[in-house]
Amino acid sequence: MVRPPTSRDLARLAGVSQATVSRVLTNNPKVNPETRARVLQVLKDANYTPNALARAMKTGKTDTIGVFMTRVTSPFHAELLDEIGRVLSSVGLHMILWNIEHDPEETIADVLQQRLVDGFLLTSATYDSRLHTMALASGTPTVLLHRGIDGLDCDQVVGDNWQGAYDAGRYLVEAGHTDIGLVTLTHTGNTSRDRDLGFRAALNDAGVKIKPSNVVSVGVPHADGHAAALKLLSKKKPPTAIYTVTDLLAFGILDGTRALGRKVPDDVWVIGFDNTDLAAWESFDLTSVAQPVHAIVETGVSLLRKRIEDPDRPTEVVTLPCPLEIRGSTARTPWKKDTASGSA
Amino acid sequence: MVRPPTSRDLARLAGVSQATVSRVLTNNPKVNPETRARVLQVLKDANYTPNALARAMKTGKTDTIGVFMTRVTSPFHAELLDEIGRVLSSVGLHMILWNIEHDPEETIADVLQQRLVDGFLLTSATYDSRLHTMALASGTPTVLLHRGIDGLDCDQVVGDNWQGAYDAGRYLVEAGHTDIGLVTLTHTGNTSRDRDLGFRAALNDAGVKIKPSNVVSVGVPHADGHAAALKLLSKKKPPTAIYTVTDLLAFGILDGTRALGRKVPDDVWVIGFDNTDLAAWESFDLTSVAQPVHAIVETGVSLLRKRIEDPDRPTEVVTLPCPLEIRGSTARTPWKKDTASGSA
DNA sequence: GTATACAATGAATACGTATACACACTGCGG
DNA sequence: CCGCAGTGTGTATACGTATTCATTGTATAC
Repeated sequence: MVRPPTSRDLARLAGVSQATVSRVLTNNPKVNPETRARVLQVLKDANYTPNALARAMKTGKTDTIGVFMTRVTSPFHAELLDEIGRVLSSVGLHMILWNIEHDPEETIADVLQQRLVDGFLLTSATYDSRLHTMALASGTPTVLLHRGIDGLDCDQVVGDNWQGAYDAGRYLVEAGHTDIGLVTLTHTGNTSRDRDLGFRAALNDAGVKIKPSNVVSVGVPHADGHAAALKLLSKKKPPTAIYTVTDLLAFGILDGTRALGRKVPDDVWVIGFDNTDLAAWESFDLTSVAQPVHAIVETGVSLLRKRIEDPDRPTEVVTLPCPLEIRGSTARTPWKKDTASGSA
Repeated sequence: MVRPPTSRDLARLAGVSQATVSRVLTNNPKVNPETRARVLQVLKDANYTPNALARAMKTGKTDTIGVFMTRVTSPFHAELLDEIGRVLSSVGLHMILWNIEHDPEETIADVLQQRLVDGFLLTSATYDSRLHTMALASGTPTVLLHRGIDGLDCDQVVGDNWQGAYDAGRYLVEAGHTDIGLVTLTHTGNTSRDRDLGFRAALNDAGVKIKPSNVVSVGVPHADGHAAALKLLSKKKPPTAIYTVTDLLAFGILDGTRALGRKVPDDVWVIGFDNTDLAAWESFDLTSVAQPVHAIVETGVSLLRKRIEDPDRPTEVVTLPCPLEIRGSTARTPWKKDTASGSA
């Protein structure tokens, strides 16, 4: 089995031309039913599979989508990747995965031009990254998933981060909180920016001021959330609720809170963003703004396929709602304003 | 930029033949330095990238590795995947990722024969899966990573699960535990089996019997660990330590333990397996047997590349040590045998 | 009985690259 | 002055498939 059989080999076996074998493979209607049956039998007997490379070269279609991602180990990204795999597979597409943290920019530039994928899904577009610029310049159909870029003429599917953040803010205010902490990302990007601004807007609309000392800007990792919690809760008058822009940070905040011996939600409420699987674990039991991962991916892949089919269609930007998922890190009963710092 | 430029286009521009352009691209020494410089300049000006498909068809090499995986959202698998991406990228290889949970078997069978990858990395080989059989039958170089299969004539790189489990068992026994719980997987497979048997062997060697009622077989998810903890700790005489075969289950066990109001490690010690990033989070602070993920992947990719280069070389099975990482879910001081059930 | 439409198939070609082969040119020894 | 080794380059071909074009055979219409 050194060399796999080719369509020409099978044509000889079936007593037809290679062209006819190819016609059978592509379901070309112009082939005699008897001939088709005979060829199919031969194909089956030989356990033949067409050479994907040759086929791709001829048709210009590889049935493969390139996915660019960062931090696969982050719970939300892992869930996103899993969903992308599921959806692509369900429509018969393969996935080449690139981690733009690992790959040097020149490698990515090459990849973009090699035409070995039919389209790209970018899940980590940011303002400072030139990835989306390069992707679009390559002329390959591209869809931005989960992270969008305002005003970019490119298909995008994102959660409504602003609205989700706004709802989280209003929820806290309506529950009676007035002294609220905000742990945000130093990182620039649509997603975290909207998750910050939406939250501030809700507080502002309700006439609740957010103290500058209650705002902490940090990096991505769990440990940064932990540190932020220590900082906020060590204040003389610590906030009674902390909202942050990712679940990962929220987990760190919960850990930091426990390290200080404070109780959630008795001493402080905590809200995250993403509603990852881990948020439902008892360890965390985290109230979180949910990202509609399934819908985002489903819509994104659908847009990408449409664009592959018709590269000239107008671009679409789809925004999907992010509902607040309430769990035990925020109490069902309103916060008691009267008691000073909570543990009634 | 409808049609990307081909090597023939550039040959015309540079005033040479397409063959010479190709020779420049492949660093063929038989080309005049002046000519080479001129061609390179033209290539650069045109921002040319060779068509990967055509090249692959001609050379039979795609510089792409197929990775088969399950449950990407599981912390350990995510870390494994991340590492695979990092290592493959560092040696200039791409990765096509298939999730064998999503893809139907027939799809996988096709994929295996399409020759669109140079080799396979299987991270989820199990006895009952026919994946490895199909992969080997396809004649494509294949390496089993993380999960091995005894006696299979195939390159394999695995952690020494048996030894790691043995060390965990001995550690508990030496700390003074005699009433020990074991949460194992119903699932068949080398990995979990060795993690089970090694642990039992350590207890047996130390003359410690493990009660049948202290052994619980469960599925993979976090919730199963939670349920197992409830079952074990609701006994009249609950075990003073619980060992389980994955971190994910250990996290569930910790959650279940807390749900019952028990303290770790005061009331019960907990040990997991994999030493995922999450194990170091304060929420868990889990003692765990570490898998040498980096070394496993590094070695596995190295073996795969060797086999691609020389398909007839003898197969290698590499086993790497799994050291015990001690954290706060097990106390530094020995367990007090005298007190009945702990919280002294 | 011939012309014509149509169905079915084979022969030939193209996708873009790598490479075996042929060929020209140089410089050398006889 | 001729043969010959060696260097650089061009021509031609092959990878395996999809597809255009030409060809054959058959059925229908006149």
